[in-house]
Amino acid sequence: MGHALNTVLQDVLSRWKRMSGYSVLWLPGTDHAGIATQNVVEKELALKGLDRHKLGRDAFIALVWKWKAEYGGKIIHQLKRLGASCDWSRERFTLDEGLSRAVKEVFVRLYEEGLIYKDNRLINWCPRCHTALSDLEVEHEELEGNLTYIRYPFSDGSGHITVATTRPETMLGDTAVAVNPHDERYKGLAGKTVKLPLTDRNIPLISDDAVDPSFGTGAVKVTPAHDFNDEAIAKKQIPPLEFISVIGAEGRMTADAGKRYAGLDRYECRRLVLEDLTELGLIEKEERHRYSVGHCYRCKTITEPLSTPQWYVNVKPLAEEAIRVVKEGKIRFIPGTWENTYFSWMENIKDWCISRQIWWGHRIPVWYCREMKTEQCRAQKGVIVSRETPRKCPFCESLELVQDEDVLDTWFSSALWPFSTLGWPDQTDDLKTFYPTSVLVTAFDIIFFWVARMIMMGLKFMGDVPFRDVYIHALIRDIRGQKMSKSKGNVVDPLIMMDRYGTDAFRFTLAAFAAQGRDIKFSEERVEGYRHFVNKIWNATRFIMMNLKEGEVKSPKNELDLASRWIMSRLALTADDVNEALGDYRVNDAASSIYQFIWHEFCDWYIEMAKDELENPESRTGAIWCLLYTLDKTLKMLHPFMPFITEEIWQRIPHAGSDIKESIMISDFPASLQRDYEAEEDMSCIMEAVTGIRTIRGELNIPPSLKLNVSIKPFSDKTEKILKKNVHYLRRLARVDMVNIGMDIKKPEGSATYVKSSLEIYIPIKDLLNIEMEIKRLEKEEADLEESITFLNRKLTNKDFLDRAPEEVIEKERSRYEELVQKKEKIMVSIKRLKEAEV
RNA sequence: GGGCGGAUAGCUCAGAUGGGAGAGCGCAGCCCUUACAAGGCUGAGGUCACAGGUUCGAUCCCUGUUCCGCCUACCA
Repeated sequence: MGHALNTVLQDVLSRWKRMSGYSVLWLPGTDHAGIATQNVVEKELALKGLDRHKLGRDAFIALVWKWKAEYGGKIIHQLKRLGASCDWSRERFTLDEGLSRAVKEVFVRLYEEGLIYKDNRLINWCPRCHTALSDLEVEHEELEGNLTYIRYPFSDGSGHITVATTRPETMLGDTAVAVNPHDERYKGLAGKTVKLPLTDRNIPLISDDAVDPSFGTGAVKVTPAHDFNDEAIAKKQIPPLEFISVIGAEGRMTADAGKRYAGLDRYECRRLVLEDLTELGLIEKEERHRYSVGHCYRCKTITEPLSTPQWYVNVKPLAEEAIRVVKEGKIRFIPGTWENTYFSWMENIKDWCISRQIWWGHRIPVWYCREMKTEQCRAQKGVIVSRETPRKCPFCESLELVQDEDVLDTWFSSALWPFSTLGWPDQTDDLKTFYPTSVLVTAFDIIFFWVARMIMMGLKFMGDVPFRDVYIHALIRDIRGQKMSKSKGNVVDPLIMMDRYGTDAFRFTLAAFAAQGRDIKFSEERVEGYRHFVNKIWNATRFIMMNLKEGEVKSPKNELDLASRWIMSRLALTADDVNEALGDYRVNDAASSIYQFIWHEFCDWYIEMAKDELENPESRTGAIWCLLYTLDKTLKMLHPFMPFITEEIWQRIPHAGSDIKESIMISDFPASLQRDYEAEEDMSCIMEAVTGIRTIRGELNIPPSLKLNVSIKPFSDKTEKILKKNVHYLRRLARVDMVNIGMDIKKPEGSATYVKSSLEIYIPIKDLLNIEMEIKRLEKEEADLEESITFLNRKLTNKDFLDRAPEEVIEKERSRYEELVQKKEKIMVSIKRLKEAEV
């Protein structure tokens, strides 16, 4: 669903810009999703009782490629099914030859500049995926656990010190106990040693400022090989503390954990350690404790800090530039609040661990010389970093070279996407034409993974930003607001939605839901609603086509009537709204403008009004032309949202003049059409009259089949003229028979009244036996008016308001007040008359 | 621990720069009016989470509170 929303938003923007005359490149492609993909294939292997090690590296990778060919096209298929107007001839994959070349180039250059280096330190390790993860790839989640207080006896037999821990099993790797140097309780104890229970080791008691005296006992066990804090403490000590790894790559205890524990799973070991300590009477107490634990973002396994050699990028210098361009407005986040998120991460950025101990990905372009025959080679530690596979060691000519086993983080190649896909490192025409790109559309959950890194790499290697706008859209959640995930089983399949409701309805739903910055709780009912909308359009077209006669298409025969002028003006307004909204990435506003126009103006009003003319062939002037014209423009406006039905219909309707193109998707998007304010104003009188009569009918339960005799008293000459000229609209839309219009009309005895701002309507109801209902209706309206009048009166007699509010606001409120008072008086008169008539 | 966002109709959500709140669905009433009953017309329904403050005036701005959600962090 996330991909679907993302695709629809990009497609709406692409189609809109393309129709607006721009040369639009939307380059499709996929990344190789290293860990995730490898996991899937490994699972399939496991079902056959195999694993990748039995298969061997080359065979395994061949298998993943096969899998990729078979299933990897699914995303592309979905894109196409959604109607994404990408340039399919340029489809890219991060493991393509070209992109791989870019990856190597970037790696080598960063290495040569000293920005890529190898180091042995603690990293987050996933024991299940069997690889290092970057900080970002670890998801922290709060868990309920125990805080265990354990007694460590002093080596000299003078009692004990108690430490508190959430991970008792790691005590097997403790190499110190630390206290805060200012903690009075432990004054003078630093330098003593304690005997580490369950082992035969004695470890020092040290002091360090990082220890918080208020937590636990104020004394902390130090396990440098399995805890980031402890690692920092250990490295500060002179000499540094020893690192003892008691947990291995599989999440099992190592031989260093001792015979009794070696080979156990880390959690089994925890149980056993606790048992053993209990037996020894060394557990002081246990407390319930909430603490956050890291999980692998791909398989949700609890990660383990392990000390391993990995490759890192020193991203600080890159991040500084990346912060600057956003601060200077060269890149704009939409909505802008995301800039804060971006800054806070960038400003505290840590080195990026880029090596992964998996096979599916870009193999690190580093070789090691086995022999290191010369001094120079040894000085380089036999490390060869090269764009091409080296035949022999450049330092000592040895032929004994082995390539680094690791692959790069998938995001490393994704970071290059804006330029690697355009042919970089070659200076291609595409690169010159399309870099920097206009906009990146994505969800906020990958701002750090992807957006930030593209900005850093783009600036570094292209010397310019990769895109000008970053449009961050909402994340789709299920109806309860939960993130959709396979494991929760709350995933909605876009393909099923499209099968069920049609792609256009589905697309329109996503577009209409896409309010900026918000999460979207997906509801299937909404899709169903928009399917109705699609039908509505189809039916409206059917109606127009039914009424089409030869030769009426080219141009209006005569001057357009009021309704036609009105709908064209409303069309112009809608086009302005849509263009403005899309320009601001308010895709949902654009969608609802079009929806409102088509359904409630074009269908509900204009088509109904046009029927009058269509049914009287001799008086046909321009309505059919106007229907077609408006339909044509409407389809174009709707096209970015609903490409399928708009194309289908557009191909079937006749087109006038030069506007004939082979596809709606390359026709001109409506813009800068002429408004007709006079028509809109005049039309509002007609609409007031129609809705007024309908309201009376509805509220007094007068059946539609009963044709009414209506009197209308306009408040001005102008209104009178308009009404008289367009009285045929009233007959049809309000289903009235006789209409009396005149400023001097007196209210007939016993009639229902409706007071509008430009006119007053009377409908005789004496014979309809519902005078009482009408009195009740009017009394309610009077009460409502009274309330508003009181409110406005209070406001308008408030001296402070009159003194300080802007003149235009006061004037507006004053005229509203006048209007309401007049309306109320008229209603009171009506009530009086009706009561008389009733008697 | 730090930060961000949300709380508006029964439900799902819109509400640019402060001037008595809107849509879709649902609900009620009336309609098979020859494009559409997957439709038309009409209507009911809201102390805009709570408490203060700024202002002539607050759903909107400020402060605090409560309840949700998210991001981020090395409290063992």
